[in-house]
Amino acid sequence: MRRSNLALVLRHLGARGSRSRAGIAADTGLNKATVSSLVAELVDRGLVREGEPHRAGAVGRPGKDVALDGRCVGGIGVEVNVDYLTAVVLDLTSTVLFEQRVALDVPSLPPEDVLDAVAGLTSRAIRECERRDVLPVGVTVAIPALVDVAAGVVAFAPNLRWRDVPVVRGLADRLTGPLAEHPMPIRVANDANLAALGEHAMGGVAGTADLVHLTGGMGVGAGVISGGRLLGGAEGFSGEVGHIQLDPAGHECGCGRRGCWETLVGMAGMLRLAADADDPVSDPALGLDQRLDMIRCRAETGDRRTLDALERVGAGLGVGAAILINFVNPRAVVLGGYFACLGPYLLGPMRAELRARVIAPDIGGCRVELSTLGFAAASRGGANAALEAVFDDPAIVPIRSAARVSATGSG
Amino acid sequence: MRRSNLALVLRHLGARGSRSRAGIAADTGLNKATVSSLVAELVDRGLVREGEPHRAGAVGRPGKDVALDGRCVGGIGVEVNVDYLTAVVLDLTSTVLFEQRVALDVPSLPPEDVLDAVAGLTSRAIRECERRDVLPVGVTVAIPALVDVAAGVVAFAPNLRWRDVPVVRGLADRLTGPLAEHPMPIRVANDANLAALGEHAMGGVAGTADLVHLTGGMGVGAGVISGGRLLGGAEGFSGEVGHIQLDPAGHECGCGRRGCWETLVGMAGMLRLAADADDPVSDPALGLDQRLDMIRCRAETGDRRTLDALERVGAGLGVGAAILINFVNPRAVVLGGYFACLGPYLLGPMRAELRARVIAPDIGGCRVELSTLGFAAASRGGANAALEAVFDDPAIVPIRSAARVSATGSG
DNA sequence: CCGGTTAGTCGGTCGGATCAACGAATCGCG
DNA sequence: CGCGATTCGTTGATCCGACCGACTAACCGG
Repeated sequence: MRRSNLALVLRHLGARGSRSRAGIAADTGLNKATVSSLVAELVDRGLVREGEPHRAGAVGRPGKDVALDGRCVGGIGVEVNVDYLTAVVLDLTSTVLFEQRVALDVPSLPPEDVLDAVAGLTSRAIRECERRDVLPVGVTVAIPALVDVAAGVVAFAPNLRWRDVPVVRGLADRLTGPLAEHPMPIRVANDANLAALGEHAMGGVAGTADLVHLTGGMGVGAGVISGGRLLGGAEGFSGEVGHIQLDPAGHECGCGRRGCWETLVGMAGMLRLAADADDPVSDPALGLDQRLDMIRCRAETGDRRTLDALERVGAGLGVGAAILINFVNPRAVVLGGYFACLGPYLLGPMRAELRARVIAPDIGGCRVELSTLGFAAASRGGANAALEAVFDDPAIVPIRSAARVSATGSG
Repeated sequence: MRRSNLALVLRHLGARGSRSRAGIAADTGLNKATVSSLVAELVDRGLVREGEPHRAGAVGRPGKDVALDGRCVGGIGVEVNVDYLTAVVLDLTSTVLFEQRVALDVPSLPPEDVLDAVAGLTSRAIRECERRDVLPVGVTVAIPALVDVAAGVVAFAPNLRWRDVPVVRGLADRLTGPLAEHPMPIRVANDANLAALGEHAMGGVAGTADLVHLTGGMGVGAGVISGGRLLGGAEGFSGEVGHIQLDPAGHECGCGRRGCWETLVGMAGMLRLAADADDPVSDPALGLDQRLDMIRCRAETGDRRTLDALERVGAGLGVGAAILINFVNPRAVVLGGYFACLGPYLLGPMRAELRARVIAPDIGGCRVELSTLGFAAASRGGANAALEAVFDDPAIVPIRSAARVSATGSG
């Protein structure tokens, strides 16, 4: 019970921002004395800090604000993608403490080599935590794949050419040293799911309890937050929306069928619409980032062909998103990945299509927004997922007695 | 804390069936003494009963099983549909205490008249509760409509020709008498959503935490249970899957577009495939039940035309359901409404289509099953939703001291 | 009849939430 | 400047309720 009350107070501070003890008591319904005791314990654990003596304005004794103190714990998020790895460390306030990106041609390497690289990056993140005297509380790996979350196994990742790769076990085996010093859970999840979690935790729609996040890459991935919780599915295989067949007479798809959503709005489909085969944009030797930049440039200069292509992609987004919105009625749809880069050109036609196709009046009260995290959403989501452990049970963070300045904390 | 522990024990008994106090303690991690005290309180509240002295078989003193005792509380579920109203009272063990169906041509009546009839049926259900000395704990109305659950308003119900009907308020106004005696919450929700809840609570897939329920009627409705909770959406507008456009070149739909899912698998679409306009089955003067019976008869006698039609409907079910399964990765898809009647003829082609279209290996571990509740699922789900209040907080049921036999209970 | 084993209850203990009252800090006002 | 009013946070007393150990109850097999 103590635990759940500690969690209640910590969550409240995280969600609603800092406030006085009396304010917390009023909001949560707990007793003032109880809140005082809980806050004291959270301070001892380094999770919470006493802030400014509230600027006086009203009558009465001004309270001292209590605020989340990130500096004691860190969540680690790692993203494995087709051509890079990213690791990020976030503190409790979702501030970035460390971020590193490594180029890596994942599909051309055996999974073991990739796991070596992931382990290297992760231990660098852990060392950075140690250097800052921050307790690492968990690692979450985001992968564009069907992930069996419970087993910690990547079942199938066509873009990486992986099948049945035991990521959690592989990583744990490679990190025995750091893990012995800082025991913490390792998890794997689908990147689109984690991106949704990232937007929910710290994006432009932070705090929205019901949202759908669409990640635009070579394919399209979806993540759903419903009632404030990630919809993971029975096996963790949720969010596979790329092969929704919008038009049986459409363009051929890698899956063998025609007219899948991603043939219309995936990066390849967008490029096909925007440029002929002999156009420099279609040169596969260039990186995707560069080709994307070229497209944006052309759009900005008003190139007709490009604008038409983006309009069709936007409309395609609307057609597919309408299906999802009708199904789960989110409060917001967030466009991430490459959609975010080209957002201004996609939003108009997408919204028009939604207005026409969503059954509920006024698109069911659903907003369409661009991701503020962009390609970083998945790793942020992973780090936040790791931090959830602290919000669930603040008592996992040890008490550092009274000493505030402890350079080489032994706890 | 006491409350949450009471709820914990009651939920456990509901989900896992009756067992001894020691068994409950072992399962929940609570102390034996604590469980004894909690069970005693639940017995006082009439929610739980001491059963048979466990048939001895092993060594040691045999424990006395504790079981859910339904007989003290009742949840009321009311369904409003195109041509009938249904009310049902379920006790805590999901046993039917009362069930009544009234024919009513809803679209031809003003909503006020329909609400009068609903109120009449509901108060009959409440009187039945009184007669049995059962405490009614809530009313949930299931309606085939876009329902703003929070506001208790039907936003839009094309089949009923309703728009912005304040059902909760209307019903509360008409039930002031009974409600004064038994204060209880009234709620409205979408019928497909509640049907999913019904299957989850007491259907063939009872206890499955992640499932999708498809209701086949004139349209198609979906309900999603994810992580054991109903996915209601931000405004309660979830489950509108009937107008997923499977083929832009398909048959015309009432919504103005072509090739919507319900043109393929809705009852009208099925009948169109199975019979020409001059066929007796196509006679709109007959009730839907009768026409459905005729179709089933023909299928049973091996009529080629009918079997071909049902095969196409089954395949269409698979095409649409694949989209939903890829999106939310349920453990089971339950076919309800008219799909359940014709299930044997639909399942084969549906499963074949799913195997081809679901991305996750082995259909993501998703089973396809026929509803065991059929058309009753929505009202059962509503009654169960009302009973949730008791499982959430058993303390809402008053203590009836020691007296067991109280004909006219004043509590 | 007696040890062995498991079920349920009883009295004591203790963690921790609540309550009431008090000291602390600020404002408005005379 | 002093005083009441007001709100904040803490302190000591109280009490609820979960936990623990020990006991009795009820069955088994020999």
